[in-house]
Amino acid sequence: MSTHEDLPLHASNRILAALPPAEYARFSAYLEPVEISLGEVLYRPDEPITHVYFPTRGTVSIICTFEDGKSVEAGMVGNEGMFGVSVFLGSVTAPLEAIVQLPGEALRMRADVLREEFKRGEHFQDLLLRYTQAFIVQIAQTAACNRAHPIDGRLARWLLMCQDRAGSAELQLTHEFIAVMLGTRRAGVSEAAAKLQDEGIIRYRRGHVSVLDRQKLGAHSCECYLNVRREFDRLLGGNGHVW
Amino acid sequence: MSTHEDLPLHASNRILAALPPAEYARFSAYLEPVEISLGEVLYRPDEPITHVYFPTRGTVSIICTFEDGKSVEAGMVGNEGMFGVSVFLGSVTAPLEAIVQLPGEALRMRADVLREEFKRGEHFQDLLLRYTQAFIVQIAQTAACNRAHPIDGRLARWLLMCQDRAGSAELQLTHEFIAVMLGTRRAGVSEAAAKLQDEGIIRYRRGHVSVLDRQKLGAHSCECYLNVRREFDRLLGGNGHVW
DNA sequence: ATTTTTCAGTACGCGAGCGAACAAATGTAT
DNA sequence: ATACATTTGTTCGCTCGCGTACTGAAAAAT
Repeated sequence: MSTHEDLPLHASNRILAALPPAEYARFSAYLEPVEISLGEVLYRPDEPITHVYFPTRGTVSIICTFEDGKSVEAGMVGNEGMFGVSVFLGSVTAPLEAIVQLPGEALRMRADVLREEFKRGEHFQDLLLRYTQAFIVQIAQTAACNRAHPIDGRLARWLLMCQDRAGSAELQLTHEFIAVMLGTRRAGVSEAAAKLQDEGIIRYRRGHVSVLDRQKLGAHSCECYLNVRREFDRLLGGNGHVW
Repeated sequence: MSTHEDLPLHASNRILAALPPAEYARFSAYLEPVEISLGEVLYRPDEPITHVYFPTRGTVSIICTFEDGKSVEAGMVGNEGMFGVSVFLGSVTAPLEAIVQLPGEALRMRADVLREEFKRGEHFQDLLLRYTQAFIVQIAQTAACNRAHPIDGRLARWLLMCQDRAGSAELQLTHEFIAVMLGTRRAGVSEAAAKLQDEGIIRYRRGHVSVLDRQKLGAHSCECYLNVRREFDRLLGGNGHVW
């Protein structure tokens, strides 16, 4: 079903996979495989960033938490990108909280090493910048989406994004967790998810969601999914994994 | 009241002003002053980007427009930054629509020239990257804010951001226009604005808003304003113009 | 001066989603 | 097996903001 067991780890990350062999060879030594586990907090606001992460499985969420305890997801990173753009953008501390949304693995690199490599300005820099651009579009679209679209479409979109990045149709997620990401009530997610399940689009049970029909899920999603997806494919080339 | 008439134009833009003289001298020849007028569309999605803009007065909005005609602002650029980061991030076409929100002036530069200058990797690159970081935080915060905060707080925040970037307490804005930016009904803005006016915080009449009491406006704003503001000051140094 | 256009005030019914709460089901620990 | 904790189903009243529509006022055009 999945192919990444047969390949070297870095091939599962789109940025690393896109590197010319020579360049990759140089700093592969600096890449350290780590597990990322559910709910793990990778960055805390205002704390120094020690590492950046290239996920190979699983996803990381960028979260905005408010004084009253509410929190909303602003962006999502999976095997299509890198987590920690702030490092080469010139910040030593993290601006926002980042937590692991779907457990998995990542290759991590020390922040100072990344800065060095970025400065060399080769293909790697190019890739990181292009990814940054796609990431910005993702967040911008989310900003508008959060304002304009009802919960059903947003849930569908969010599940699609998860599946893209997780590289699997089996997602370990509770309604509660999804609610935090979408910035809504848990009950709201339950209702929306129930509709999708009734139509045979997803199936879930206690902390686990299976995407059964991606096609239909796309039809229920708001237009934001495709907008962002197109931008990612355009900037990072190829179609990622086509589901 | 304002000081920018006495200074060279570029001093009114925080990025340009922060450049070392040598570096600025090199490409000042490429900077062309242009007027930006209300409602003018600077970028259209998917169209090639020919110029980037360093506003000296006035502001530009990054807008997301949906199929149903709804639109929401995702970010705002004024004299604190540059408009067109996508250019050095590696995109030839604009990802999102950009329209002039408050009329004014900007120094513009050809996209290919900017790319060249960026590649030199000197202080200029540094500044642009740091600005990008701040910009990302702005959008991310907006994403969360749009989901979590009621209209009153958002309006206050938005006015503060305008004032910061416009460098003036006199803003030429209609409720209708603000509504498009905030992604709400015009009537909703009218109601929220009326409250602020009743408390003597702002005054408005037919397409014109005056900020009377910035302090109180801050108190009515959601926490998002300060969050983003701090990040800008931290990354771009100084306090911008302190109101 | 008069007409036309643009902008703001305001009201009404309505729906999405909120907060809160409780019940039921499904895992997990003992 | 039993007790416990977590996850989901579901409901209720309520609030915010929506869509719509109409009014009056201010400015611009004639």
